[in-house]
Amino acid sequence: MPSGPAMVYLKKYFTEGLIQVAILLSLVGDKVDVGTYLPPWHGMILGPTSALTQAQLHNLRNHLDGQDVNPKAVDLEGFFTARRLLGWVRSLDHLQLPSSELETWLVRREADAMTMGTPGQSAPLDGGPGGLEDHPGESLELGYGPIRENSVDAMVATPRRGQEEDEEELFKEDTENNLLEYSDNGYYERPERAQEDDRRENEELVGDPRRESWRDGGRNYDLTNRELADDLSDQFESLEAQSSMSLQECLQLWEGTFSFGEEPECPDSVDLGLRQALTEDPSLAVGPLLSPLLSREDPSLDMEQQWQDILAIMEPEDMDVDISRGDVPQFGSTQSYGLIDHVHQDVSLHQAILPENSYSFSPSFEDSVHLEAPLRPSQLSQSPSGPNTLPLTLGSSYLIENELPLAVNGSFGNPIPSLQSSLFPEDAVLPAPLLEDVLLDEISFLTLALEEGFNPTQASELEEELDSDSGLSLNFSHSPASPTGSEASSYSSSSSSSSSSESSVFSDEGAMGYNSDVDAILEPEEGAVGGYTPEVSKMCSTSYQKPDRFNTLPWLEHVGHDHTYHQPKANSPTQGKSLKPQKSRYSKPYQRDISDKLWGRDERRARALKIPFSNDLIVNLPVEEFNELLTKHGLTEAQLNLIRDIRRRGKNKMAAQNCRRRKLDILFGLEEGVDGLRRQKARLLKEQAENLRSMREMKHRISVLYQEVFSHLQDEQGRPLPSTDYTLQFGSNGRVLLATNRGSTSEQPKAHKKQDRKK
DNA sequence: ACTGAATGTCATTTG
DNA sequence: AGCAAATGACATTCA
Repeated sequence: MPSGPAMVYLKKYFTEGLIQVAILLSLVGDKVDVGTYLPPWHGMILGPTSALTQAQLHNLRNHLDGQDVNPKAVDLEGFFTARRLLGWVRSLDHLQLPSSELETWLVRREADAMTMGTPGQSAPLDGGPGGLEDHPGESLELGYGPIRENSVDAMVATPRRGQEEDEEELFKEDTENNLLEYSDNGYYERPERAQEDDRRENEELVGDPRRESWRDGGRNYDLTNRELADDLSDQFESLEAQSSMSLQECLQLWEGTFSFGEEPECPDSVDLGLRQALTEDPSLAVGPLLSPLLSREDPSLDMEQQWQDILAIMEPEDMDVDISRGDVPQFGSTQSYGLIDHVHQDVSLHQAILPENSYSFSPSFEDSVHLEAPLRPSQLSQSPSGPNTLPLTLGSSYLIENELPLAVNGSFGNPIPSLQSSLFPEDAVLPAPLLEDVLLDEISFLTLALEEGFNPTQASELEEELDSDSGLSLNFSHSPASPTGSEASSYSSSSSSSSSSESSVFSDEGAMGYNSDVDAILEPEEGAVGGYTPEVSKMCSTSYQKPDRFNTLPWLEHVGHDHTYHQPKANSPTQGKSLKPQKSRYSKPYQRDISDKLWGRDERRARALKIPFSNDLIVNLPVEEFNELLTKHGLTEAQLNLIRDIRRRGKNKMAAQNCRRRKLDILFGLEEGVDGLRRQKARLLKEQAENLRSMREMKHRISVLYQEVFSHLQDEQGRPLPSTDYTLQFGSNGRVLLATNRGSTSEQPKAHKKQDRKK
């Protein structure tokens, strides 16, 4: 199989190498402002260069194995090659790419790819014939159009007609050539039939997202990432919505702790300068703590964000691994955790909008820390939050109730019951539509980990563990673009001949099977062929003219097995369809008893009834020709019945194979979905862990601040006030009031004793 | 002899 | 209505 994956890699190697050289050469000049070069780059990267190399490779391949290159595969490769190259270019961080422009460009390419994909979204990536033939002119407008067009030209036109005069004529004829190629290589019905098949497949794809996600590796991951991002952004939108509440709640709680009256509005400035202190005091301020969340202005974050986006688009297959492991180029000091960063920055975006002195406790913080530990199954059903929500059990309850008081009490020896109880009510429930009950165990584990000092690295390990322990992951997570994936996808993809290695395999089989059939037919004295007639020969000349017809027959891959119709399936692909058994079948008919049991029943019956056609012919002939065949040969009723049965069974056999393969596809797709969901879950858990840690830190700082404030308070005699007896409350006009806390349970402040201005 | 996977076949449904 | 494909269910084969 010289045209298999090895050739693909070789081709990629050449393509990328040449293009990289071209890029570097273009960069050697004084211009580093790539932005102005972007459109030319576009053309250069995706267009002629690619086409040139593809053409060379085409010739090379022709030299090597004489196989015709499948232009669709080229298209696919070119597409991904362009993406890789773009990523490579972007990785040259000294090049100040105008990211907005590049983003726009990429987005447009994506959008174009999507629109181009219709009716079959997979068309661009599948490189189906529709993409080659249907709208050749439009490809100029597409992001990857040049690949398509030029590579096709190069692949098809260059070897055949090197110099054509008129360009339009050229393309027209190229298109025809393209069609002719199909015809030459394959079945004469191919153009319409293939298109119909592709159309049908595209319809399938549109209708069946699983298939799309399964077949279309890159797009699938895009989809997955997009969905993940959507999910996450949805979640965080809801969090935002609640976060606002939480913000208010938090402030109210805070104020309720410090003030007598109800002060719905947040004081902008506090006499004591607490809020200022919160943000300015480096030792006390929550500001630095919040800064990762609040600072959206950090350009590095933007850069990183763009990187995430681009990588999500360009290197989907690597994303899961690389980004989450921090292999992504880091432009900022902020550590990246893949998609989490998107979310993270979404959150920061949101929080950056909030007033600076609004200490927003996201509901996931707020609520999670309220939760009482171990959640029993009965609680699930009792959950008031409905089927979509789930009360989460998080270790933060422990964290809050134990650790924070520990900090407060231990460090300062002054418990702050009101603060504690106000900040951490215990009846809240975290709506978690995304996290299912199956997460509970892992959440508990995470809780444990948090209490033990969880860190992102461990979270990554958790993620990996979650990924690896799935037992479902198999190789499939990498499969859509991998050779192993073609095994399962061959049902669908091979009908559009997108797998070069497979097509070569099957072409061999097809040629072999065909030859054997022809041998059978052309050797009248052999086998059970009693009535070789010119009609049959003619029939063969139309439908079976070319051995390569099997290349493009959608059902060939199954028929490929069918060429062993009379053979045991145990034969390996290399030897199983070799010439010998087939030859022996016909050239040594009297060894039939030896190999008789190896033949199919229908084969034997056909021989018994002296059916003058091969079973392959019977099965694979088009309807019209089949009917013609039946009528023109004066067959007996028994023969006719048997032939019809053979045809029916043969068709059904292939249909069954298709059906089973399709089932496998679906299964694999589901596995992949499960895998993706697991990753998503792990990421969410990781993010939750980080959030909890931030929350814990903030609360710690708040308590420290509270104690700091108290330490500056004195009574009339200048004695320090015990924090157990007094409570700080915010009054109107930014005043901070000190309330006695007699009876300790009563929150109702009795008198404001003193007003203190601090700092 | 038993078992499970792969494959073939039939009946029926679906498009 | 007729046909081919798809599919569920069962049978067969084989390691």
